[in-house]
Amino acid sequence: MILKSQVEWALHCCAILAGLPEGRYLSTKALAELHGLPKEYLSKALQSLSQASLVETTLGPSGGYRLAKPPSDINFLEIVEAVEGKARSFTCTNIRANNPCRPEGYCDSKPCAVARIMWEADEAWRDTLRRVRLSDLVGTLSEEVPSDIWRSTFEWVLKRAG
Amino acid sequence: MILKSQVEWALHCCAILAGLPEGRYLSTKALAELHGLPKEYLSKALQSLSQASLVETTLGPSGGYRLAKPPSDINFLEIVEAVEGKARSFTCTNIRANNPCRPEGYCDSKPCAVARIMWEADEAWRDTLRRVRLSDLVGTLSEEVPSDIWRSTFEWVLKRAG
DNA sequence: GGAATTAAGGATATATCATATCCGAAAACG
DNA sequence: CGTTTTCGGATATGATATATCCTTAATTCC
Ligand code: FES
Ligand code: FES
Repeated sequence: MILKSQVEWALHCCAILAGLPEGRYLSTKALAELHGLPKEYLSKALQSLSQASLVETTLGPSGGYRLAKPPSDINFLEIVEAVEGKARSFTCTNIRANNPCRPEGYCDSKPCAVARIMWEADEAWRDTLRRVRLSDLVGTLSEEVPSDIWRSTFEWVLKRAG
Repeated sequence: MILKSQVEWALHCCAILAGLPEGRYLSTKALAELHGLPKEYLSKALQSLSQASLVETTLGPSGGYRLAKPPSDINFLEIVEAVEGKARSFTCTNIRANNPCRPEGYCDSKPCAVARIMWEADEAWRDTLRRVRLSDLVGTLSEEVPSDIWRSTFEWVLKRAG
């Protein structure tokens, strides 16, 4: 059970977009360069964010991406689910129904207890991600990343933002 | 990010083994029949449980599997990790190091804030699973599964247990 | 001792999904 | 109009999940 690397990419891209001044856009090309990622494939991750309405786009030169909402209105789960999908990590194939001791056509009233526990764990994972806002991440990063790197990164970004 | 179906199989098999009387073994063949699963492939899942020391085996006719510990000493996480592996679901490829604004050879003191949050969610998932014991599952199942099915299932099992 | 049964593990085949690239269409900008 | 950009579709490749087969060694029963 491994998350796609697109998740890491999307989260880092959102962190950068969160630092963009009002009304500016940043292109896939710039985001790919900044993170050392394959531009074409990163583009798919950004498209996922776009379809989830987390980012807005504009075409043409000086086009690109910007956040669709303030960073305090976006949580980790939204970003992760945008690229990873909303499906639960555990899928029950209802093997209990194959028990030869069951009466023909017997129908279960509840989902299997095994599945319920696995789904509960899944929900705990989602809850943790739901509680972290993009603005929290930006706050932590701005404290932890050395201020000269932090500053020069955003200069680099602004030079390329349309 | 999808768990293998082996996880469902392993959990259900453990629940059955937990109901086995002291000193008896149940074969792959019986477990596969009971759950309607491919015997050869289920065998791989059971081997994983064996390597994790969750079950013990014996060879020959009347051989098979039994739990290596009482059901109250086995939790969900152990079983899930046995077949799914212990690797974290999020892997950081350290893309922050590709930032062209970084000084040459700069070394980070901490893991990335993004990764720490993702790992925290992962830990919440594991914690939930760690808190549920196999004996809890058996308790729930014995309450929820209609008593005639429950009873006939274990009669079916005992007839095949060596 | 010999036949049957079983778990363990290696080899292999297939399907599904993640990763990655390429291209054409449509929109925006100068 | 030409360039730059997002977007979607098509396609290729690699890794992993799923599944089967076969050999070996241990155990039981006759
Ligand atoms: S039948 Fe699917 S988890 Fe129990
Ligand atoms: S560099 Fe990997 S999560 Fe930030």
